[in-house]
Amino acid sequence: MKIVTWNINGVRARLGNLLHWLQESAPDIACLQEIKTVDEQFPRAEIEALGYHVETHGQKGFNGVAILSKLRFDEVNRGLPGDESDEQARFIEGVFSTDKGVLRVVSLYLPNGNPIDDDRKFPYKLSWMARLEAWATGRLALEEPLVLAGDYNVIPEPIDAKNPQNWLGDALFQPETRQAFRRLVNLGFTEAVRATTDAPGTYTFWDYQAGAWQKDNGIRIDHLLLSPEAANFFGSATIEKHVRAWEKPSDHVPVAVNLTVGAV
DNA sequence: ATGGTTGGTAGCCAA
Repeated sequence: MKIVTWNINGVRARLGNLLHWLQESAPDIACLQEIKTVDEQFPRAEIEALGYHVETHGQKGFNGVAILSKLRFDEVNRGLPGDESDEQARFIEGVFSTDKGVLRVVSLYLPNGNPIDDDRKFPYKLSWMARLEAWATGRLALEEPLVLAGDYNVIPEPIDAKNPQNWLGDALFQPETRQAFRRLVNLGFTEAVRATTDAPGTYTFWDYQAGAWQKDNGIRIDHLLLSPEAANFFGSATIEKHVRAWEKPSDHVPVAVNLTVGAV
């Protein structure tokens, strides 16, 4: 089973790319972030025509996440628990049945947090990460295969940036950010890309600005975290870097993981 | 060091 995360940066602006990619990459489950649309305007019919079930948690203009799946959804949960006043659409969980039992997959879009001296943005990021850790702690107690896929807006280590010194003042690379990410992983998750390779130059995002793609000035911020039960089925992770060279690309590329579970 | 680009929206903001 191939599970992929991709920050698509506007699903309506990227529909041609998305449809082409779905046919080329053929994910069983695709977790999208930054769909930037309300549910009613999500291009559901075109995606369903390729054989996918579609569940969205959209928002006007910003954010928004979705899960596309060849498997039927047994259950869908929208929104990260822990703050009833949080109206930003950044989290959706799908529950599926496989030949090895239940499988839970989350598509998450962790807050960017910039600028760090803003009185709301960075604290919101850190509180969201604390809520995610609390939620994940509860899910891990179920001892089920769980994949936490998404745009974490976290550069975990210096090796995950071409020019780490350029990110020292950025919310994505603050010590508190990196520590919160390590705390989450250390609950017992396997970070699929890092478990596959330690090679420098392993990036998932290249800014549109200043020729970042042409200079390979990238960062690795899209991650797939596997619960112990999911890691038992873990094969390898792949970054579909070539998608960044397409016409009208997203600034992120798809990141895939293969699990040795099948449809029922 | 600065400025550079894109999407959604109609506020320039968020990234």
